[in-house]
Amino acid sequence: MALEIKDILKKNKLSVTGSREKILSLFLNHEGALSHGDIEKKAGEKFDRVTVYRTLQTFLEKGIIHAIPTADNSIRYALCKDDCTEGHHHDHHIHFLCMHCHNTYCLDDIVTPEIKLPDGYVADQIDVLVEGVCKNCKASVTK
Amino acid sequence: MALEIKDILKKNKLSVTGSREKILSLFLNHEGALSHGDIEKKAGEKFDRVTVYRTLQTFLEKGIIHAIPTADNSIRYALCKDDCTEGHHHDHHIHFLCMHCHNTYCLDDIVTPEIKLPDGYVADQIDVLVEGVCKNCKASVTK
DNA sequence: TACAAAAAGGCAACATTGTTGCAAAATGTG
DNA sequence: CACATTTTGCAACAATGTTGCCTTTTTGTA
Repeated sequence: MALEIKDILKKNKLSVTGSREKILSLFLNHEGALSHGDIEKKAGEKFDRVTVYRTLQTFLEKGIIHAIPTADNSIRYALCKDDCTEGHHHDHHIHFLCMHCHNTYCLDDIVTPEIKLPDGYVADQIDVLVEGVCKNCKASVTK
Repeated sequence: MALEIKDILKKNKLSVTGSREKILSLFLNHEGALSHGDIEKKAGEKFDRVTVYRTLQTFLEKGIIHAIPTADNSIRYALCKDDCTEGHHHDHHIHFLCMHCHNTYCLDDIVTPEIKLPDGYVADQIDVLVEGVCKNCKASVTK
């Protein structure tokens, strides 16, 4: 695992540092997306707030993670699939926000649908956000 | 126009005040969505920041406006259609963010598509965000 | 391995954004 | 018009993001 993390960093021409390894491992070990706040909390007291901001920014630019829009002023981030490279995302899955556990999941198997736009509009990127109850919570609620 | 604004407020059982009239008129006179910051700027020095927050909150609760998620930490708001009432939105249009003019438009004619979720997931609300170039900007750019 | 250059981290100070409590002012109603 | 209720503005605060600068770490190279 530790090897895998270093490989990801190296593949993206990033120097291997403690904070990058730590933050990347948080993403690898957590199903679902993380907000900046989540990361600060999970990382403990180890890193400066500024370092977290800068690391996330770097990961975003390199295409290691992607940002997921939300309606509550707290952007969340999740790992990209392997075929994302710098400045070239292939982010066509949809995002699912569970109202119960408040996790955000990337549903990689669900592809964003085609959208017919009015004349004159040109689409570049499509984001689909679904809000509801996730698999895990559904199971425990109906129990 | 002034009458219309008061009517909207009264229909929602809100007292008619200067700030509510002003903020509502901003929405009525602006094609596209507004962020909190936009409103503060457009309103000039007239209102306290807190009043803007509280007014937006109230409008949201009453179903006069709806929130549009974004990936840049600045929620935008836009007027709801007439058939939205308190706690009961009919918000099935898609949202278009223009990368050129940075406006957000509600494309009321485009209905959110059906999404087939994996087993166990239950959808409650679907938000579609399309990023690209809008009609107006396309025209001026290709010129 | 040692070293210099480059990159990243930490700190402090600051800017922006959002929240809360309370007193003053405006609103709706009889 | 007077009164109860609602809304506003203010002040203080909390949380979140940003910037510059200096120190530490990392990297590539000899």
